[in-house]
Amino acid sequence: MRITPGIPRIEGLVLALRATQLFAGLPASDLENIALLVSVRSLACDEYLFHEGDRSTGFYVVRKGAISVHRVSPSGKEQVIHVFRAGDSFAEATLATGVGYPADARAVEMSEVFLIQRTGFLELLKRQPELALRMLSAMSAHLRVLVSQLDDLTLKDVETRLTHWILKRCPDPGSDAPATLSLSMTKRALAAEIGTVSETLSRTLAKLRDLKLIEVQSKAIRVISQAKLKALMERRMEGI
Amino acid sequence: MRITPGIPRIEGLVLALRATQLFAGLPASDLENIALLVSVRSLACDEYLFHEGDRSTGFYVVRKGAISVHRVSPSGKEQVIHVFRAGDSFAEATLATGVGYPADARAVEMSEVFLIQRTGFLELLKRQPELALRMLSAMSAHLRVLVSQLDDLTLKDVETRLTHWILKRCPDPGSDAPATLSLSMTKRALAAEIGTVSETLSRTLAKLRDLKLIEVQSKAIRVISQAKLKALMERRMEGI
DNA sequence: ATTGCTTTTTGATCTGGGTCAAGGATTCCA
DNA sequence: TGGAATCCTTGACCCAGATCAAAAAGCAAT
Repeated sequence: MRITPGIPRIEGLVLALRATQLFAGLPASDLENIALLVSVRSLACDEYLFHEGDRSTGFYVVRKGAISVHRVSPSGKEQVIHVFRAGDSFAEATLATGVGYPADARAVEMSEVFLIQRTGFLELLKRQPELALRMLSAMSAHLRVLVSQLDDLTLKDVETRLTHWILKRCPDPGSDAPATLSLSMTKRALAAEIGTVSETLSRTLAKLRDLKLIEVQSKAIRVISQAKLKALMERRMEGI
Repeated sequence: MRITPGIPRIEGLVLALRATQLFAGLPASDLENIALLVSVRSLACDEYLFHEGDRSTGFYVVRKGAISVHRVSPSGKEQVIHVFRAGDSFAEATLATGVGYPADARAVEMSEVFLIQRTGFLELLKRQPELALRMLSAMSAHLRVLVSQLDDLTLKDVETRLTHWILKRCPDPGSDAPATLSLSMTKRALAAEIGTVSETLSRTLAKLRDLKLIEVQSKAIRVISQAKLKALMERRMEGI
């Protein structure tokens, strides 16, 4: 069986696209059309994908690795908006307006992303209302993430924010079974995500450890009692 | 002037839709088209809107009241994911897939919700491919607002936030003419709006007064030099 | 004016958490 | 296996801003 030179590339892309949230379940023909618009980009760890204000040429899908989308204050402090991982898409918001990106994006691991060209995709959207629905639903999910990020940041202090972060990631919330979660990121990155620095994170983890609420060893956090942790958080949140 | 029976209903719906983040910013004609797809549902307190696994027929917009979206853990406890209130929309994610709802939803107050039918919405998108773009662009505007809120929360101190607040309200920005603005609110309320307390606000206003940048007498703030105020703000944001 | 409120200002003090600095502990190569 | 680099932890210190307390200024209604 003979295979034309172009096909393997498209076939590979279609497979990869099928593995993303946004495009999973689309008919092969749609995926092929999308694959034609894709350009692939590899990033070393710490390499920037784009900076705030850069003109957008499309939106991205993470093939592998992790991309941190964040804002930088004039004084150089970074506030993480979200870390996108394999299968996630981001920067869809720039599809409609075509103005600059509102944030920076940088690989925090060795990564590979697909760029889906804006103009071609807009044409496709007009012909494929199903696809438009998906874009709308993906964007509303992102809005939700941002809103919850804002909520988290207004939570009083670091201890509360960290506790909240941990509880959000416990499997089977509601039960009081001990749970272990392993950090896929560095602690400095986690600190940035909850809006603090690594030193304070370290102290706060130590405080929770001393209270016998969690155990920490390197990248594993073991929650001893979800209920007690939750109780602590609620107690701290009332004093407003 | 004669009014057809159907019109008032549509008009009311359009008003209500415009008050939601998802649809805010859409032209009236789009809103009217969407209003035609809407079915209204009233819920008593504690009444369920849907259960986990129910086939999704569309997504919801809260008109009034509050809907708790939650999951029930194997151990029987309720884990609240989010409580949606007037103006919020939820379950948009099911637009993409059309499979079952991933959680339970129950009114926790007397509530009224709009259901936007998935199939009808899809038909509308087919007839109006541009609608999807307009929605995407409205959402992207919303996203930018949220991002700027995030900045305000994390990246600035009270003096900068207050200066920013004042400058935003100066008529004729760009000119350096003295401007007077009168507070329609109490100073305690203003303090809350910029995320601080009245004591700190008072001190900060005094500081700006001592710098001869503003004059304050009871509820009137007179900006002596917009340019100098702006310069101060920019200096503070770069400094550090 | 007098009393009784609320708002605003000012002063004194406290505190969370950021910054700096110095050891450990890991991980990553050659 | 031994650096070399990075990450993590801990202590000392400092600062913006919250909190507490009390005086001063409005403002309403008798």
